[in-house]
Amino acid sequence: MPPGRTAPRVPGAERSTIEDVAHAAGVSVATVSRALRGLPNVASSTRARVEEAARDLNYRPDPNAARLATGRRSRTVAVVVPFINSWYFANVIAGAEAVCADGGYDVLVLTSPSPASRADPVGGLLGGDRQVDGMIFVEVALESDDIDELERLGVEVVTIGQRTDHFPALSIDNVAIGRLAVEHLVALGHRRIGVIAGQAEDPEHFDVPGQRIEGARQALADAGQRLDDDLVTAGQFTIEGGYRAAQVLLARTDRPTALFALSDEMALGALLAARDLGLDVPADLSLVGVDDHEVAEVIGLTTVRQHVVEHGAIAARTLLRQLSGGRRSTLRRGAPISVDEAELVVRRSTQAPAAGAAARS
Amino acid sequence: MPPGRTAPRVPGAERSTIEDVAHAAGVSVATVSRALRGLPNVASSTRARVEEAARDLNYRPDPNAARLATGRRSRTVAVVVPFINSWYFANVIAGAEAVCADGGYDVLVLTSPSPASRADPVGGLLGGDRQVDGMIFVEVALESDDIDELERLGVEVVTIGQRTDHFPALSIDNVAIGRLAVEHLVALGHRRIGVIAGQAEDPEHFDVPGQRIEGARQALADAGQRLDDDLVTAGQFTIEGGYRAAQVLLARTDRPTALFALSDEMALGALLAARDLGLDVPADLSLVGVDDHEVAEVIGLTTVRQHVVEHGAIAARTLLRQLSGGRRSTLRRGAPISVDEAELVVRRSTQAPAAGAAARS
DNA sequence: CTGAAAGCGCTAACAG
DNA sequence: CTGTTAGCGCTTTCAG
Repeated sequence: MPPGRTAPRVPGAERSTIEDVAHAAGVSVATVSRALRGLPNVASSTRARVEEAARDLNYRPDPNAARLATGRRSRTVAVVVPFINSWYFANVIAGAEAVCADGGYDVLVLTSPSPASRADPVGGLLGGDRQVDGMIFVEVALESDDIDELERLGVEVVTIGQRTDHFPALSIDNVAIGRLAVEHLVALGHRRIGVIAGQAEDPEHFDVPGQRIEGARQALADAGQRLDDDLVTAGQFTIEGGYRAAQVLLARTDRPTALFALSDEMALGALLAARDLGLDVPADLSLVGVDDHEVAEVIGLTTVRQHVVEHGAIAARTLLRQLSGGRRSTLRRGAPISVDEAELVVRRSTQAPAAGAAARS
Repeated sequence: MPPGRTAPRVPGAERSTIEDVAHAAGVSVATVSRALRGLPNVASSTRARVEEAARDLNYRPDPNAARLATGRRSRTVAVVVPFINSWYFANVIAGAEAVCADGGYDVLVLTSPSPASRADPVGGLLGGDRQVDGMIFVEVALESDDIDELERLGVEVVTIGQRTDHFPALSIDNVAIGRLAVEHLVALGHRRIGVIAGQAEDPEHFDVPGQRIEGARQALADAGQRLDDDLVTAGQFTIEGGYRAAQVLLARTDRPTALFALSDEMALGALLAARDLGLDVPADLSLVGVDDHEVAEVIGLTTVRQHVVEHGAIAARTLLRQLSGGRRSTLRRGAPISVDEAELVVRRSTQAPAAGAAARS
C-alpha cells in the first residue's frame, strides 16, 4: 500500500489531522488552518467552531508538515561542548541558553564525542537529520573536514575558544590573562611562582593552558626572571586536580611563594591543600586564579575575571544576528568577536612574600 | 502563485532538491532516495553517479520532508531545569545527555521561566511547534494544567524530584537523607545542631529543604532531642549562601557544635566561614553535607552521597524505554522509579563534640 | 469570509 | 535494478 494513514507515532496517542478537524467543524482545511493560526480573515463564529472541534479531537498540527509547507526553520541552535558538568561549560551554556530562549530559539546541547584534546571531536555530530539553524562550538577543535561539512550544510557557526579561519570566533586573549595574573604577583615581589596548569597538553587542539603559561612567562621575563618549568604542574582544571598539584608544588623544599592557578576551581583546590599543609594564604603563599567563579569572592581569591556567562551570551547573540540578519558575510572568515577584556580582581589571597622567602630568590 | 519554489532559507545557501539530483544523475527520484540512504536495491554504478551528482549540487535532504513522509519522530528529548549553571542540574543534565546520545537522541535544554519556587513554571514551554518525543522535568513544579497539556500533547514524561501523580517519577527520599546525616551527628554526641537550608521555602512547589529538615527533626526526636528552629538558616544552595548562613549560625553565643548543610556546596561555604572565624573543623565544628560533590572528597567532608549523574541517566533510560518500548502504561500514574539509596560517607569533617560543648546541652 | 487545489520534498508500494 | 505514482499534513494562492 502507499504510505496511507500512518500508525500513531506514540502508542496511545491518536493523532488527528487538519482534515479531521475540518470535517468535524464542517469547514474546509484551509479555514481550519487560518482559524487555528489566528489569521484575520475568519468569522469569529467559525473560528470558535473550529477551535472547539480541534480541542475535541485533541488536534495538534504536525510541525513537520507545517515546516515543509512554509519552509520555516527549526529555530534551534546546538551548543557543542566537551563536557556539560563543569563550571565553565555549564556557565557558557547558561549564557547561550538565556539569549536563545529570549530570541525564540531552543538550545540543543551536544557533547563532542572525544575530549577536547582528541582528534575528530566532531565525529558523528554532523550529519544525521538533526535540525539546527546554527551551532556554537565551545573549545572544540574543528578539523578542516568538519569545516567543509559545516559550510556544506549551510549552518551558521560561531566558535568560542578554539579558533578557525572560517567562522566568527569569540576568542579569549589567554596570553593577556596569564600576564595579568603574574604581573600582579611579580609586582608584589614574588619570584618563585608555581603554575597549576591544565591537562597533559595537546597544544594542537587545546592550548588554553599553553597560552596562559606563555603570558606568565612574559610577565616574568619583563621582570628579568624566567619561569621555572619544574614549577608547572597539571591540575586538570578541577578542584581535586588543583589540590593534588598544589600538594606536589608545596611539598618542595624550595617551594614557591606564589601559585598561579589557571582556573579558580584549581585555585580552590590549592587553597585547601595549603590549609591541610598548615600554610597560611596569603602569609605563606599567594594565590591567583582565573574566572571569578562564585567561590572566588567567598574565599577572597585574587583572580582574573572572565565574564563566562557573557561569553555564551555574546556567541549566541552573534549567531542569532547572523541567522536573522542574513548579512552573513559580515563576520565570516575567522573574524574575531570582541569580548570584554579580562580584568584582575585583587582580593585577600595575594600579598608580598615574606621577607625570607623573597630574599631567597 | 502556489507556494512554488521557496526562497533559500539561509541566504547564500542554495538548496537543491532530490529532483535536481535525479535530473543531474539521469535517474528517477526514487532511485536517488534509495541510493542516498544506502538501501540495497541499487546498482553500484548508479549509486556512484547519484552520489556524485548529490555532492556537486550540494544536496542535503530536507529532514522535514523526510519525516513527514515516514512519520519518523524527531528523536529529541527536552530536559527542563530551573537553572543550568548549578552543580546539581549540570550533573543531572550530563547524565541524561550521555544516555540520550547513546540511544541516538538529542537533548534540548530548557529552563523553566520562573524559578522552581514560583507558580506556572512551565508557562510557555509547552506549545510552540517544538519537536520533542519526551521530556524530563527536574525539580520543576507541574500544575494540573501543565499535566493536562502534556498528556494532550502525547509526549512521554519523566520527572525528577518534584512528583506528580501522572508520570513516572524518580523521587529522592529526602527525609531519609536528612535522617542519615543527623543520625550520624547525634550518634557522635552532638545535640546543638544547626541546619543550613535552602531558600525561603515555598513548600507547595519545592520542598526538598523541608523534607531533609524533617529527616533531621526525626533523627533528633529519636534521641529525645528537638531541632531548634533558630538554628535553621537559609543558604540558597550556593557556596556563598552557605558561607553567610554559617557566619550567622557560628556567631551565636550558643553556637552549634555541628552543622548539617543541605548540599555540599553550602557545606563548603560553611567550611570557609569556619576557617575565617578561626574555628577548626572538626575539632570545633562538625560538618555534614549532601551530594558527594567532587569537592567533598578533597576537603574530607562527611556527606550523604547521591548519585546525581545517575539520576539524570536513570530518568533518561526510563524515558527512552517508554519511547521505544511503547508499553507506556507500565510506569504511568506516578509510579516511582527506584534509585540507588543515598548513603552516608564518613570523612574527616565530623567527630564527637568537645567535652565542654557536649556537656552544655 | 470561505473553499478548491496545487504544491512543499521526500518515501514507499507497485509494476516493470 | 529502476521508474511511476500516490500520498505524508499543512499552507497558500486564487476564485468565488
